[in-house]
Amino acid sequence: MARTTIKDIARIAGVSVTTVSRALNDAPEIRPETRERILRICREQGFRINYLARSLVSSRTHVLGVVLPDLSGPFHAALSLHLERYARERGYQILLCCGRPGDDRIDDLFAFLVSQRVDGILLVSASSAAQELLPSRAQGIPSVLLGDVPPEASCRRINAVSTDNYVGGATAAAYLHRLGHRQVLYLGPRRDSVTHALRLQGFLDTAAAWQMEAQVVYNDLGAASSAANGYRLARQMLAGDFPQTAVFAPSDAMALGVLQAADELGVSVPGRLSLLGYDDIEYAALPKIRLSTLAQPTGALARSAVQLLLELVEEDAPPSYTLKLITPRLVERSSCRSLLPAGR
Amino acid sequence: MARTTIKDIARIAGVSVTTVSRALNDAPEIRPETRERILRICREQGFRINYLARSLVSSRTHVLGVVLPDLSGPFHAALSLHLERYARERGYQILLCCGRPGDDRIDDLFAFLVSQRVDGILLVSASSAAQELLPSRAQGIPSVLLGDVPPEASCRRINAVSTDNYVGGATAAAYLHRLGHRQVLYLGPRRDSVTHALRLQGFLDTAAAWQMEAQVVYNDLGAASSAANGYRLARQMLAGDFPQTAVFAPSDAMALGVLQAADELGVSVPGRLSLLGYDDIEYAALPKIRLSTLAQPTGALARSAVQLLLELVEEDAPPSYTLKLITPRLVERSSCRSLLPAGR
DNA sequence: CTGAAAGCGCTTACAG
DNA sequence: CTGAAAGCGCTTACAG
Repeated sequence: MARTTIKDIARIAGVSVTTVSRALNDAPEIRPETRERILRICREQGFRINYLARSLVSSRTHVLGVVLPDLSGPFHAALSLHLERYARERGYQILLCCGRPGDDRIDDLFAFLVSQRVDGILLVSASSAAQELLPSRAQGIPSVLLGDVPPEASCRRINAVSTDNYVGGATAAAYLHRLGHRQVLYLGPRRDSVTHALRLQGFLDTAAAWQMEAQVVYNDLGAASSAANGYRLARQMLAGDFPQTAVFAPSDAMALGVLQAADELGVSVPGRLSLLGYDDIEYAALPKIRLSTLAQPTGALARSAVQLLLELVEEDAPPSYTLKLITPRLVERSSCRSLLPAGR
Repeated sequence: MARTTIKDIARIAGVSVTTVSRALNDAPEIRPETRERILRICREQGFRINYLARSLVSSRTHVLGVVLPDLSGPFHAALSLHLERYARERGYQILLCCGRPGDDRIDDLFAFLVSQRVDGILLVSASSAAQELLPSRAQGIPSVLLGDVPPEASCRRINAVSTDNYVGGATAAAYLHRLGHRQVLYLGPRRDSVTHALRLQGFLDTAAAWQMEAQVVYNDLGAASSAANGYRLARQMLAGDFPQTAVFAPSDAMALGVLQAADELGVSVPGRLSLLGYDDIEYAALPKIRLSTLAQPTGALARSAVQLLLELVEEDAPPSYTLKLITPRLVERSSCRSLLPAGR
């Protein structure tokens, strides 16, 4: 049973397909009564315009491709939720795909998005491979990176929205210093992550400025800053003796994994070890968890990214590049303890 | 800068567009050398076939519409992750939309999916409104409900995949009885939810069979079984005196909210109150949380749903209806305590 | 204000 | 094995 087309509607209404098309598109050159009559017939017939055909001629799909490493993490889940909302508010639909720069599947993924004729691409990535991927693979489709960019001059010809990771790392170190910690550990940055590198730099610069001793344990286990990887890393670190009194983790999920390992090994948090996360996912606020963390404003990030991408899609301004940095916010809960004498 | 089309490729290769189309579609009637040569040219030119045009003529988009109430809950997030994976394995893409039966936006949403010409629709819903929505609004598009269905004879003409919620509720009651609980509370079922009604029935039937006293507090706060709603409900319940020694919640998220309220009110879990969730979300396993729960196998649910939907899409078998029920599994952790004397 | 005609980028009988 | 032609369901100058 074939679907009703505008041809059917035209026949029933006794007008041409041109006129039906005009009614459907709120064109100004149509008599209001004609339009109403046609729209009524469309309703009666259960007619639904075929977006494939419309997009084929208008060469606009009103679909935005969103590529992110995975959906399982709560940070990415929250982000995609907001992206969908802001896109919809502007009349666009999201086509969600999972893939990460550096992966073999990523090329096919971009080819797929091109074949779908998406109007724009949003790449959510912390990887250093993202910078090269975006201009080369986006193949003339407007695209925005949702993630941090190296501070070099060669990396500024890109459109990106990110939290300010250098400031995030610096804030973490300053906060731990303020609580009296002098030996600190950055547990779990990935080597291929621009985001983590910038946080690390901010963390180390600030620690050095305050004469703290900072150690780094890289995450070479796999691509994700997941609870599982945080757990494994922490099991190794916390099994023996360790001088640090505080741990800074690159994600709350990872911090939760650290918490689990500490729990199993009898290392009290925050008694023996203070723990500071990143992201402020929903579950960081859970009772008995109460993780202190640096909040990434997912809503603001999503809104800025959609906003920037749609500027590129809808306007034909002269070529320009925008880098928007949003400052993370410290959320104090109970997983970091002050080492200073009580009377201050 | 217009994109390369098969016409361009045909001109460069010195063949007709028909031949290019055949090369692209692995048609058998083409000489292998010709095909290789054309594909090479496609690669060189960075040609990407336009799915809009292809779908317009083939009337198959290889896109599946997935409608779910929201993405913020971890259960739905996990589910959509698996749906995407299984669909991709079968060569289909997911178009993810948020909406719930009973909402005003749901009609527009279905109209949108029809306009997108999706090959099939997957509706994730616990609502009793879903049964009527699916056959009437799916408008000739194959569709599957991911959620439970009332046991009436009139509700069997639908394709659905679900966990067996009656058995889930019964298992919960039986487990609490086994631990020695005699006064139990089912906190938070929604009145419009088939899922919750079936769980409740299983819970009450079993409780009655074991002569337990079971009370029910409905969630009239809003549509979601979220942590926030669980918290609000529990604040009211746990503030005064209450005779129950165990609470069964319709979702882990909700149970986590209950936990938070209990924590604030000084009600020890599981000391004073045992707590049993549903879903087995990732964060139920967190240290210090360790929520006992009934696991819904999201992977199996997703796989069955995609499998069933694609049967309807790809085969033209005689009309048939399938209802697949998957049995939930009890996961014992530390949030439920035995009231029985230790020596058994 | 309305319509006939061309065209968007493909696929698919049909003829050779 | 290859190609000319019709057509998928729309939009958009262009002419009236």
